Amino acid sequence: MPETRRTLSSVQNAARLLKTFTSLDRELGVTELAHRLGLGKSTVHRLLATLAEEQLIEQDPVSGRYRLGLAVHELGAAASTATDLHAAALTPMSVLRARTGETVQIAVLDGREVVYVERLDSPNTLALFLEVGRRNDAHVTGTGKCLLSFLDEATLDRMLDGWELRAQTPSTITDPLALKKELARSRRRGYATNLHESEVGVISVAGPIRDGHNRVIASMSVAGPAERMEPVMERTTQAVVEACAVTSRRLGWTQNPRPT
Amino acid sequence: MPETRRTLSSVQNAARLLKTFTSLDRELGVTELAHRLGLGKSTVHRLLATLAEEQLIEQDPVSGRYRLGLAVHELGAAASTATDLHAAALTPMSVLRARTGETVQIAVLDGREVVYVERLDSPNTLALFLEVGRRNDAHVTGTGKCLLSFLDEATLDRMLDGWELRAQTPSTITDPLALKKELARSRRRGYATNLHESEVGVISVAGPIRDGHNRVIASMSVAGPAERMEPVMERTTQAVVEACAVTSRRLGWTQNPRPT
DNA sequence: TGGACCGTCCCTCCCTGCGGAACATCCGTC
DNA sequence: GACGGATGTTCCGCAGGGAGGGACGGTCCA
Repeated sequence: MPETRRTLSSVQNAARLLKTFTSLDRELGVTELAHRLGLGKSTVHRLLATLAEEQLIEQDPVSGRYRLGLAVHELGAAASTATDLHAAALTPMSVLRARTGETVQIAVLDGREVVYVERLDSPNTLALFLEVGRRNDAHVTGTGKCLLSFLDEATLDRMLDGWELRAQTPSTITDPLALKKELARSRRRGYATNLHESEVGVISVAGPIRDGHNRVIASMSVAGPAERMEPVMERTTQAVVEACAVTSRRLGWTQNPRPT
Repeated sequence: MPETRRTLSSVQNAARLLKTFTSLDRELGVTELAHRLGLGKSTVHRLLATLAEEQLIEQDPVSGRYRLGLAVHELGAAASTATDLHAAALTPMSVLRARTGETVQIAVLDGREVVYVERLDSPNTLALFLEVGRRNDAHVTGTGKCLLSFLDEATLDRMLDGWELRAQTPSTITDPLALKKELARSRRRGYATNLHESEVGVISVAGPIRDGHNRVIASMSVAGPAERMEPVMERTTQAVVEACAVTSRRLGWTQNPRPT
């Protein structure tokens, strides 16, 4: 090996094969693919079999031809969901950060946890959050409580059943009935707060981000040290709710949403 | 090799790696991916480098972490476009085929050609069309003329510039001015016809399929032998236009479309 | 029936893909 | 500044995995 290759030829062939499918070339056979890729038919057949095993490709049983599979739909949805939310939220987050001077984050719900998917740090950051992708228990965070509060009651009850609400601070709500009462209050107000529940000395306020079907799909929060946040809590809450509304409208949300 | 493997392990690893990215796990590092996949770090790094070369993956230059790339967006769009159109059009096509007794097809525009992407044969088929994926010059087909007629004038002028309108029959429109006049007429009427222009003895009528942004994205046509089509041309035209409207509404089109 | 086309499978050859370990970089702590 | 821990990147040796040619079976059509 006189020169170190950085890429794997078999994986490259598979990638090129996937990219041969377009909205115009939706179904292709082994022979056509082999011709287009300049590879042997057996090689292409093995690539297809492998990609079919992983559901990136599927085969029409009648014609024997191949098309993109379910996993590509899911990958595409994952990629575009992230992109749409990022595009819709970028300016409102910047505005919010400028108005409050604190850290702005967006989280989504995954089971009984939130995952932080967007973040703009404030210059006064206390290093209280780590990088995007970080998770935390939903019940101790403003974003988590906000997302939980907009679940339908049956779903929420199922989640609370058997949920050991572990305390992260003395202020954490660990009683299911108390949490449910807090979530109902959050839903009525249209936002949720975190008062020292995940970290002593830190508070946050979080609002809901909705999509074109009026579903709450994410939550945006402002968080900072209590001594800075408390004097301006009302103003901050208003700014958060407004930023969430702007983001939601960009995602297609209206006051009279389309039926789902 | 005591047993013949049907799949390629390196390609399988790459596929599994791609599927590790979800809307929640949007950015992942080499070390995390290696741990989740149970592979060595250098193996994962090579997979990532290869997939990045093909744009299925991209790297954040600051954090060094990886996320799904542009090509995944494109693959996902290709997959979902095909699926959405198929789902929306299936019933209207069946109804149209039952009402007319002729072959129903859907085509999309690719440059100066149409590509047939859906087809329902009539029992009286003259073997005049081949399988899905077939192409033809746009200017000689009902679907092509329909799609061309709804382009904005600047785009159409650019396309006509230098376009040698080859004749497929003595009836084909080969004069650019005559074609432009015909397209303007089609646009006003809301449908287009093909009178022996692609094949002597065969005529068709085609209507526009619109999406939620009021863009004409495809065209549906009914085609058959002239002696069968001519006596029922008006009724057939109505049925085509109606099937296109039903399909369009399923794709989100409304009479008061959302601004793009 | 024969020919043309397709997708699938098998066998042989050789080179490619894997993982461990070293390396470079960044960050936080003392 | 030194150190430790984390990250992503590079190199090298080893063995098994991947590529292609060709045979096979099925389908369609004249």
